[in-house]
Amino acid sequence: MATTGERGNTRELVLDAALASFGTTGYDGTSLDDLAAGLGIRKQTILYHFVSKRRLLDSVVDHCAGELAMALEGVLAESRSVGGSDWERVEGMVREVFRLALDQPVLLGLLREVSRPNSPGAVRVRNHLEPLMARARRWMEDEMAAGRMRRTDAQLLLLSAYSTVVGVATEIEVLRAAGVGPTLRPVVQRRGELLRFLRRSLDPAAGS
Amino acid sequence: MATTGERGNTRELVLDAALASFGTTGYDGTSLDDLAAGLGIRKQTILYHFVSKRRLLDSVVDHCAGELAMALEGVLAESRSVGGSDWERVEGMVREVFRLALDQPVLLGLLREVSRPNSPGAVRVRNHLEPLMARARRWMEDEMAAGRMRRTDAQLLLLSAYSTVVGVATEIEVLRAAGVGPTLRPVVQRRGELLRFLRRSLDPAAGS
DNA sequence: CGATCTCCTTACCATCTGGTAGAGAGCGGG
DNA sequence: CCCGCTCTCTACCAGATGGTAAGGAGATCG
Repeated sequence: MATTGERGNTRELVLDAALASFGTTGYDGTSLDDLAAGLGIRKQTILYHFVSKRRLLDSVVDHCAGELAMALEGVLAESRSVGGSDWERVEGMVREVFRLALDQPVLLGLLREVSRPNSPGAVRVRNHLEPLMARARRWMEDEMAAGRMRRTDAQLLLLSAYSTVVGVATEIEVLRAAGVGPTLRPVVQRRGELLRFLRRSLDPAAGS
Repeated sequence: MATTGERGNTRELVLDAALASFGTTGYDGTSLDDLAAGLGIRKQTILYHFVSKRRLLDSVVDHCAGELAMALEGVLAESRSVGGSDWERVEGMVREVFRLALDQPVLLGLLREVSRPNSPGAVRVRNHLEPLMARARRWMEDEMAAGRMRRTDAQLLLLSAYSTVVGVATEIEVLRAAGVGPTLRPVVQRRGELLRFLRRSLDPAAGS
Protein backbone atom coordinates (compact mmCIF):
# COMPACT_ATOMS: atom_id res chain seq x y z
CA MET A 1 0.00 0.00 0.00
CA ALA A 2 2.85 2.35 0.81
CA THR A 3 3.53 2.47 -2.88
CA THR A 4 1.12 5.29 -3.56
CA GLY A 5 2.30 7.91 -5.96
CA GLU A 6 6.04 7.72 -5.27
CA ARG A 7 8.12 5.02 -6.89
CA GLY A 8 11.77 4.19 -6.61
CA ASN A 9 12.04 7.16 -4.31
CA THR A 10 12.88 5.17 -1.21
CA ARG A 11 16.40 4.38 -2.31
CA GLU A 12 17.41 8.00 -2.47
CA LEU A 13 15.61 8.89 0.73
CA VAL A 14 17.62 6.20 2.49
CA LEU A 15 20.79 7.40 0.83
CA ASP A 16 20.24 10.93 2.12
CA ALA A 17 19.33 9.86 5.62
CA ALA A 18 22.30 7.51 5.75
CA LEU A 19 24.65 10.28 4.65
CA ALA A 20 23.32 12.48 7.43
CA SER A 21 23.67 9.76 10.02
CA PHE A 22 27.08 8.48 8.96
CA GLY A 23 28.34 12.03 8.74
CA THR A 24 27.24 13.04 12.23
CA THR A 25 26.95 9.88 14.31
CA GLY A 26 29.52 7.85 12.43
CA TYR A 27 29.30 4.42 10.88
CA ASP A 28 29.42 2.38 14.07
CA GLY A 29 27.12 4.83 15.79
CA THR A 30 24.45 4.42 13.13
CA SER A 31 21.86 1.68 13.59
CA LEU A 32 19.80 0.50 10.68
CA ASP A 33 16.74 0.33 12.91
CA ASP A 34 17.03 3.97 13.89
CA LEU A 35 17.76 4.97 10.34
CA ALA A 36 14.65 3.20 9.13
CA ALA A 37 12.51 4.52 11.98
CA GLY A 38 13.52 8.05 11.03
CA LEU A 39 12.12 7.43 7.58
CA GLY A 40 9.00 5.66 8.78
CA ILE A 41 10.02 2.40 7.17
CA ARG A 42 11.39 -0.94 8.34
CA LYS A 43 15.05 -1.87 8.49
CA GLN A 44 14.49 -4.71 6.04
CA THR A 45 13.47 -2.24 3.39
CA ILE A 46 16.92 -0.70 3.69
CA LEU A 47 18.55 -4.10 3.48
CA TYR A 48 16.42 -4.93 0.47
CA HIS A 49 17.87 -1.96 -1.40
CA PHE A 50 21.45 -2.11 -0.14
CA VAL A 51 21.99 -5.72 0.95
CA SER A 52 24.12 -4.86 3.98
CA LYS A 53 25.10 -1.93 6.17
CA ARG A 54 28.58 -2.04 4.77
CA ARG A 55 27.34 -1.74 1.21
CA LEU A 56 25.01 1.05 2.21
CA LEU A 57 28.07 2.99 3.30
CA ASP A 58 29.74 2.18 0.03
CA SER A 59 26.72 3.44 -1.87
CA VAL A 60 26.68 6.66 0.12
CA VAL A 61 30.35 7.23 -0.56
CA ASP A 62 29.90 6.53 -4.25
CA HIS A 63 26.94 8.87 -4.41
CA CYS A 64 28.84 11.73 -2.77
CA ALA A 65 31.97 11.16 -4.81
CA GLY A 66 29.84 11.29 -7.90
CA GLU A 67 28.29 14.58 -6.86
CA LEU A 68 31.68 16.07 -6.10
CA ALA A 69 33.16 14.93 -9.37
CA MET A 70 30.23 16.34 -11.31
CA ALA A 71 30.36 19.66 -9.50
CA LEU A 72 34.08 20.03 -10.19
CA GLU A 73 33.63 18.96 -13.78
CA GLY A 74 30.99 21.65 -14.12
CA VAL A 75 33.34 24.33 -12.86
CA LEU A 76 36.06 23.15 -15.21
CA ALA A 77 33.74 23.16 -18.19
CA GLU A 78 32.48 26.63 -17.43
CA SER A 79 35.94 28.00 -16.86
CA ARG A 80 37.07 26.48 -20.12
CA SER A 81 34.15 27.96 -22.04
CA VAL A 82 34.94 31.49 -20.86
CA GLY A 83 38.67 30.97 -21.39
CA GLY A 84 39.68 31.52 -17.77
CA SER A 85 43.31 31.52 -16.71
CA ASP A 86 44.89 28.75 -14.68
CA TRP A 87 44.57 30.72 -11.53
CA GLU A 88 40.92 31.51 -12.12
CA ARG A 89 40.33 27.84 -12.65
CA VAL A 90 42.00 26.95 -9.36
CA GLU A 91 40.04 29.62 -7.57
CA GLY A 92 36.81 28.36 -9.08
CA MET A 93 37.49 24.84 -7.88
CA VAL A 94 38.28 25.97 -4.35
CA ARG A 95 35.16 28.09 -4.21
CA GLU A 96 33.06 25.22 -5.48
CA VAL A 97 34.42 22.87 -2.85
CA PHE A 98 33.74 25.36 -0.09
CA ARG A 99 30.28 25.97 -1.48
CA LEU A 100 29.55 22.27 -1.36
CA ALA A 101 30.96 22.00 2.14
CA LEU A 102 28.84 24.88 3.39
CA ASP A 103 25.70 23.64 1.68
CA GLN A 104 26.09 20.14 3.06
CA PRO A 105 28.29 20.04 6.12
CA VAL A 106 27.51 16.35 6.51
CA LEU A 107 29.68 15.74 3.49
CA LEU A 108 32.67 16.85 5.52
CA GLY A 109 31.49 14.75 8.41
CA LEU A 110 31.36 11.71 6.20
CA LEU A 111 34.75 12.47 4.75
CA ARG A 112 36.25 12.73 8.18
CA GLU A 113 34.51 9.59 9.34
CA VAL A 114 35.53 7.58 6.36
CA SER A 115 39.07 8.80 5.94
CA ARG A 116 40.15 7.27 9.19
CA PRO A 117 42.56 4.45 8.50
CA ASN A 118 40.94 1.04 9.01
CA SER A 119 37.54 2.60 8.48
CA PRO A 120 35.20 0.45 6.42
CA GLY A 121 34.91 3.01 3.66
CA ALA A 122 38.52 4.14 3.62
CA VAL A 123 39.56 2.10 0.62
CA ARG A 124 36.55 3.11 -1.37
CA VAL A 125 37.10 6.80 -0.70
CA ARG A 126 40.71 6.39 -1.63
CA ASN A 127 39.74 4.84 -4.92
CA HIS A 128 37.57 7.85 -5.64
CA LEU A 129 40.12 10.45 -4.62
CA GLU A 130 43.12 8.84 -6.22
CA PRO A 131 42.29 9.67 -9.84
CA LEU A 132 41.09 13.14 -8.90
CA MET A 133 44.32 13.96 -7.12
CA ALA A 134 46.45 12.39 -9.81
CA ARG A 135 44.68 14.34 -12.49
CA ALA A 136 44.99 17.63 -10.62
CA ARG A 137 48.64 16.96 -10.00
CA ARG A 138 49.36 16.11 -13.61
CA TRP A 139 47.58 19.21 -14.79
CA MET A 140 49.46 21.44 -12.37
CA GLU A 141 52.80 19.98 -13.32
CA ASP A 142 52.03 20.48 -16.99
CA GLU A 143 51.13 24.09 -16.37
CA MET A 144 54.30 24.57 -14.37
CA ALA A 145 56.35 23.07 -17.15
CA ALA A 146 54.70 25.45 -19.60
CA GLY A 147 55.50 28.39 -17.35
CA ARG A 148 51.85 29.29 -16.83
CA MET A 149 52.08 28.34 -13.19
CA ARG A 150 54.70 29.04 -10.61
CA ARG A 151 56.88 26.05 -9.74
CA THR A 152 56.06 24.28 -6.49
CA ASP A 153 55.53 20.83 -5.10
CA ALA A 154 52.10 20.16 -6.59
CA GLN A 155 51.41 17.18 -4.38
CA LEU A 156 52.15 19.03 -1.20
CA LEU A 157 50.02 21.94 -2.28
CA LEU A 158 47.08 19.68 -2.94
CA LEU A 159 47.46 18.15 0.48
CA SER A 160 47.53 21.56 2.10
CA ALA A 161 44.36 22.56 0.34
CA TYR A 162 42.70 19.31 1.23
CA SER A 163 43.50 19.42 4.90
CA THR A 164 42.39 23.02 5.13
CA VAL A 165 38.98 21.94 3.94
CA VAL A 166 38.85 18.99 6.29
CA GLY A 167 40.15 21.20 9.06
CA VAL A 168 37.15 23.41 8.64
CA ALA A 169 35.00 20.38 9.30
CA THR A 170 36.74 19.35 12.48
CA GLU A 171 36.85 22.90 13.60
CA ILE A 172 33.27 23.29 14.62
CA GLU A 173 33.72 22.06 18.14
CA VAL A 174 36.78 24.20 18.69
CA LEU A 175 34.97 27.19 17.33
CA ARG A 176 32.55 26.73 20.17
CA ALA A 177 35.41 26.36 22.63
CA ALA A 178 36.87 29.59 21.36
CA GLY A 179 33.56 31.29 21.98
CA VAL A 180 32.75 31.72 18.32
CA GLY A 181 29.27 30.71 17.37
CA PRO A 182 28.75 28.57 14.28
CA THR A 183 28.79 31.58 12.02
CA LEU A 184 29.81 31.84 8.42
CA ARG A 185 32.55 34.38 8.90
CA PRO A 186 35.48 32.26 10.06
CA VAL A 187 34.89 29.79 7.29
CA VAL A 188 34.88 32.49 4.66
CA GLN A 189 38.00 33.93 6.20
CA ARG A 190 39.76 30.60 6.13
CA ARG A 191 38.81 30.22 2.51
CA GLY A 192 40.36 33.59 1.81
CA GLU A 193 43.47 32.45 3.61
CA LEU A 194 43.72 29.34 1.49
CA LEU A 195 43.13 31.26 -1.72
CA ARG A 196 45.85 33.77 -0.86
CA PHE A 197 48.21 30.94 -0.05
CA LEU A 198 47.46 29.16 -3.31
CA ARG A 199 47.77 32.36 -5.30
CA ARG A 200 51.14 33.13 -3.83
CA SER A 201 52.26 29.63 -4.65
CA LEU A 202 50.82 29.33 -8.13
CA ASP A 203 49.96 32.58 -9.85
CA PRO A 204 52.92 33.94 -11.77
CA ALA A 205 51.21 37.31 -11.79
CA ALA A 206 50.98 37.50 -7.99
CA GLY A 207 53.49 39.17 -5.66
CA SER A 208 55.98 37.17 -3.54
CA MET B 1 47.04 -14.36 41.92
CA ALA B 2 47.49 -11.95 39.04
CA THR B 3 48.64 -9.44 41.61
CA THR B 4 52.25 -10.50 41.50
CA GLY B 5 54.81 -7.76 41.52
CA GLU B 6 52.80 -5.07 39.73
CA ARG B 7 50.19 -3.11 41.63
CA GLY B 8 47.86 -0.40 40.50
CA ASN B 9 49.43 -0.79 37.11
CA THR B 10 46.31 -2.10 35.42
CA ARG B 11 44.56 1.24 35.45
CA GLU B 12 47.20 2.88 33.31
CA LEU B 13 47.53 -0.09 31.01
CA VAL B 14 43.82 0.14 30.34
CA LEU B 15 44.08 3.89 29.86
CA ASP B 16 46.76 3.46 27.22
CA ALA B 17 44.98 0.69 25.38
CA ALA B 18 41.73 2.63 25.47
CA LEU B 19 43.43 5.69 24.03
CA ALA B 20 44.79 3.60 21.19
CA SER B 21 41.45 1.99 20.49
CA PHE B 22 39.34 5.14 20.77
CA GLY B 23 41.83 7.00 18.62
CA THR B 24 41.84 4.47 15.80
CA THR B 25 38.57 2.55 15.93
CA GLY B 26 36.51 5.27 17.55
CA TYR B 27 34.31 5.21 20.62
CA ASP B 28 31.41 3.25 19.19
CA GLY B 29 33.77 0.95 17.38
CA THR B 30 35.54 0.00 20.59
CA SER B 31 34.19 -2.92 22.59
CA LEU B 32 35.16 -3.38 26.19
CA ASP B 33 35.49 -7.10 25.61
CA ASP B 34 38.03 -6.62 22.84
CA LEU B 35 39.85 -3.99 24.83
CA ALA B 36 40.16 -6.33 27.79
CA ALA B 37 41.11 -9.30 25.63
CA GLY B 38 43.95 -7.26 24.17
CA LEU B 39 45.30 -6.80 27.68
CA GLY B 40 44.72 -10.38 28.76
CA ILE B 41 42.17 -9.36 31.35
CA ARG B 42 38.39 -9.48 31.71
CA LYS B 43 36.01 -6.68 30.81
CA GLN B 44 34.80 -6.49 34.40
CA THR B 45 38.23 -5.45 35.53
CA ILE B 46 37.95 -2.43 33.28
CA LEU B 47 34.52 -1.63 34.62
CA TYR B 48 35.81 -1.97 38.14
CA HIS B 49 38.36 0.76 37.53
CA PHE B 50 36.27 3.07 35.35
CA VAL B 51 32.66 2.25 36.23
CA SER B 52 31.34 2.63 32.68
CA LYS B 53 32.56 2.89 29.10
CA ARG B 54 31.51 6.50 29.00
CA ARG B 55 33.60 7.36 32.05
CA LEU B 56 36.53 5.45 30.62
CA LEU B 57 36.45 7.82 27.67
CA ASP B 58 36.27 10.75 30.04
CA SER B 59 39.29 9.45 31.91
CA VAL B 60 41.24 9.01 28.69
CA VAL B 61 40.41 12.54 27.62
CA ASP B 62 41.38 13.94 31.00
CA HIS B 63 44.63 12.02 30.94
CA CYS B 64 45.59 13.32 27.50
CA ALA B 65 44.55 16.86 28.25
CA GLY B 66 46.71 16.72 31.34
CA GLU B 67 49.70 15.52 29.36
CA LEU B 68 49.23 18.24 26.76
CA ALA B 69 48.86 20.95 29.37
CA MET B 70 51.99 19.79 31.17
CA ALA B 71 54.02 19.62 27.99
CA LEU B 72 53.01 23.13 27.00
CA GLU B 73 53.62 24.42 30.48
CA GLY B 74 57.09 22.94 30.30
CA VAL B 75 57.87 24.75 27.06
CA LEU B 76 56.61 28.00 28.52
CA ALA B 77 58.69 27.63 31.65
CA GLU B 78 61.82 26.83 29.71
CA SER B 79 61.31 29.71 27.31
CA ARG B 80 60.76 32.05 30.21
CA SER B 81 63.90 30.90 31.97
CA VAL B 82 66.10 31.63 28.95
CA GLY B 83 64.29 34.92 28.25
CA GLY B 84 62.98 33.96 24.82
CA SER B 85 61.07 36.42 22.68
CA ASP B 86 57.35 36.14 21.99
CA TRP B 87 57.97 34.64 18.62
CA GLU B 88 60.38 32.04 20.00
CA ARG B 89 57.76 31.12 22.54
CA VAL B 90 55.13 30.62 19.85
CA GLU B 91 57.51 28.57 17.78
CA GLY B 92 58.39 26.44 20.79
CA MET B 93 54.73 25.69 21.45
CA VAL B 94 54.06 24.74 17.85
CA ARG B 95 57.07 22.47 17.76
CA GLU B 96 56.04 20.83 21.00
CA VAL B 97 52.55 20.14 19.71
CA PHE B 98 53.90 18.62 16.52
CA ARG B 99 56.36 16.57 18.51
CA LEU B 100 53.54 15.19 20.63
CA ALA B 101 51.45 14.52 17.55
CA LEU B 102 54.27 12.65 15.85
CA ASP B 103 55.17 10.70 18.95
CA GLN B 104 51.59 9.62 19.57
CA PRO B 105 49.47 9.86 16.47
CA VAL B 106 46.59 8.29 18.38
CA LEU B 107 46.27 11.55 20.26
CA LEU B 108 45.19 13.21 17.06
CA GLY B 109 42.90 10.32 16.33
CA LEU B 110 41.23 10.76 19.67
CA LEU B 111 40.96 14.48 19.19
CA ARG B 112 39.30 14.02 15.86
CA GLU B 113 36.99 11.36 17.22
CA VAL B 114 35.96 13.33 20.23
CA SER B 115 35.65 16.74 18.64
CA ARG B 116 32.72 15.63 16.55
CA PRO B 117 29.61 17.45 17.68
CA ASN B 118 27.30 15.17 19.67
CA SER B 119 30.23 12.93 20.47
CA PRO B 120 30.17 11.64 24.04
CA GLY B 121 33.42 13.33 24.94
CA ALA B 122 32.86 16.59 23.09
CA VAL B 123 31.84 18.61 26.11
CA ARG B 124 34.70 17.33 28.18
CA VAL B 125 37.26 18.15 25.53
CA ARG B 126 35.75 21.57 25.16
CA ASN B 127 36.07 22.17 28.87
CA HIS B 128 39.75 21.33 28.63
CA LEU B 129 40.45 23.41 25.56
CA GLU B 130 38.46 26.44 26.55
CA PRO B 131 40.83 27.80 29.20
CA LEU B 132 43.87 26.98 27.07
CA MET B 133 42.52 28.89 24.11
CA ALA B 134 41.31 31.76 26.25
CA ARG B 135 44.68 32.07 27.91
CA ALA B 136 46.58 31.98 24.64
CA ARG B 137 44.27 34.55 23.19
CA ARG B 138 44.56 36.87 26.15
CA TRP B 139 48.33 36.61 26.09
CA MET B 140 48.52 37.33 22.39
CA GLU B 141 46.25 40.31 22.67
CA ASP B 142 48.32 41.70 25.52
CA GLU B 143 51.47 41.32 23.48
CA MET B 144 49.82 43.01 20.53
CA ALA B 145 48.71 45.87 22.71
CA ALA B 146 52.27 46.23 23.97
CA GLY B 147 53.58 46.29 20.42
CA ARG B 148 55.66 43.17 20.84
CA MET B 149 53.44 41.29 18.46
CA ARG B 150 51.98 42.26 15.15
CA ARG B 151 48.27 43.04 15.25
CA THR B 152 45.95 40.28 13.95
CA ASP B 153 42.80 38.47 14.86
CA ALA B 154 44.21 36.26 17.61
CA GLN B 155 41.23 33.95 17.71
CA LEU B 156 41.28 33.27 14.02
CA LEU B 157 44.99 32.63 14.10
CA LEU B 158 44.59 30.09 16.87
CA LEU B 159 41.91 28.33 14.89
CA SER B 160 44.12 28.20 11.83
CA ALA B 161 46.93 26.68 13.81
CA TYR B 162 44.61 24.20 15.44
CA SER B 163 43.02 22.98 12.26
CA THR B 164 46.40 22.63 10.60
CA VAL B 165 47.38 20.22 13.31
CA VAL B 166 44.14 18.30 13.10
CA GLY B 167 44.41 18.36 9.34
CA VAL B 168 47.68 16.50 9.60
CA ALA B 169 45.79 13.79 11.45
CA THR B 170 43.06 13.39 8.89
CA GLU B 171 45.55 13.58 6.14
CA ILE B 172 47.01 10.14 6.46
CA GLU B 173 44.49 8.46 4.22
CA VAL B 174 44.81 11.11 1.56
CA LEU B 175 48.54 10.89 1.72
CA ARG B 176 48.14 7.31 0.67
CA ALA B 177 45.72 8.33 -2.07
CA ALA B 178 48.25 10.82 -3.34
CA GLY B 179 50.83 8.07 -3.51
CA VAL B 180 52.89 9.42 -0.65
CA GLY B 181 53.90 6.82 1.88
CA PRO B 182 53.46 7.57 5.56
CA THR B 183 56.75 9.39 5.72
CA LEU B 184 57.86 12.16 7.99
CA ARG B 185 58.66 14.68 5.33
CA PRO B 186 55.24 16.12 4.46
CA VAL B 187 54.42 16.61 8.10
CA VAL B 188 57.63 18.49 8.72
CA GLN B 189 56.96 20.55 5.65
CA ARG B 190 53.47 21.43 6.81
CA ARG B 191 54.88 22.43 10.15
CA GLY B 192 57.28 24.75 8.38
CA GLU B 193 54.38 26.17 6.44
CA LEU B 194 52.43 26.87 9.61
CA LEU B 195 55.44 28.43 11.30
CA ARG B 196 56.08 30.73 8.35
CA PHE B 197 52.44 31.73 8.36
CA LEU B 198 52.46 32.46 12.06
CA ARG B 199 55.71 34.37 11.82
CA ARG B 200 54.39 36.56 9.05
CA SER B 201 51.31 37.23 11.13
CA LEU B 202 52.94 37.80 14.48
CA ASP B 203 56.63 38.59 14.43
CA PRO B 204 57.22 42.35 14.11
CA ALA B 205 60.75 41.57 13.02
CA ALA B 206 59.64 39.46 10.06
CA GLY B 207 59.11 40.70 6.53
CA SER B 208 55.52 41.01 5.22
C1' DC C 1 -7.81 -14.13 -14.79
C1' DG C 2 -3.34 -15.68 -13.47
C1' DA C 3 1.84 -15.27 -13.64
C1' DT C 4 5.52 -12.64 -12.40
C1' DC C 5 8.18 -8.77 -10.83
C1' DT C 6 9.02 -4.99 -7.57
C1' DC C 7 8.81 -3.30 -3.14
C1' DC C 8 7.97 -3.50 1.62
C1' DT C 9 6.40 -6.07 5.33
C1' DT C 10 6.30 -9.39 9.74
C1' DA C 11 8.63 -12.98 12.17
C1' DC C 12 12.67 -14.62 13.80
C1' DC C 13 17.64 -15.35 15.10
C1' DA C 14 22.63 -15.59 16.48
C1' DT C 15 25.68 -12.59 18.21
C1' DC C 16 27.54 -8.93 20.63
C1' DT C 17 26.92 -4.97 23.70
C1' DG C 18 27.56 -2.52 28.24
C1' DG C 19 26.46 -3.50 32.72
C1' DT C 20 25.09 -6.10 37.44
C1' DA C 21 25.84 -9.53 41.19
C1' DG C 22 28.64 -11.88 43.75
C1' DA C 23 32.50 -14.90 44.85
C1' DG C 24 37.50 -15.70 45.63
C1' DA C 25 42.42 -14.47 46.20
C1' DG C 26 46.03 -11.88 48.25
C1' DC C 27 47.40 -8.59 51.67
C1' DG C 28 47.74 -5.62 55.81
C1' DG C 29 46.35 -4.39 60.49
C1' DG C 30 44.41 -5.53 64.97
C1' DC D 1 43.80 -15.86 63.42
C1' DC D 2 40.46 -13.18 61.39
C1' DC D 3 38.49 -9.05 59.62
C1' DG D 4 38.33 -5.97 55.94
C1' DC D 5 40.24 -3.84 51.91
C1' DT D 6 41.69 -4.04 47.04
C1' DC D 7 41.54 -6.21 42.88
C1' DT D 8 40.20 -9.61 39.58
C1' DC D 9 37.53 -13.22 38.41
C1' DT D 10 33.03 -16.27 36.76
C1' DA D 11 28.21 -16.18 35.87
C1' DC D 12 24.58 -13.98 33.98
C1' DC D 13 21.35 -10.69 31.60
C1' DA D 14 18.35 -7.47 29.05
C1' DG D 15 18.58 -5.04 25.08
C1' DA D 16 20.22 -3.82 20.64
C1' DT D 17 22.49 -5.07 16.30
C1' DG D 18 23.03 -6.75 11.53
C1' DG D 19 21.10 -10.17 8.88
C1' DT D 20 17.89 -14.30 7.01
C1' DA D 21 13.44 -16.33 5.48
C1' DA D 22 9.27 -15.91 3.82
C1' DG D 23 4.84 -13.76 2.86
C1' DG D 24 1.63 -10.05 1.13
C1' DA D 25 0.19 -5.99 -1.78
C1' DG D 26 0.17 -3.77 -5.96
C1' DA D 27 1.25 -3.19 -10.77
C1' DT D 28 2.32 -4.91 -15.46
C1' DC D 29 1.78 -8.12 -19.03
C1' DG D 30 0.11 -12.22 -21.41
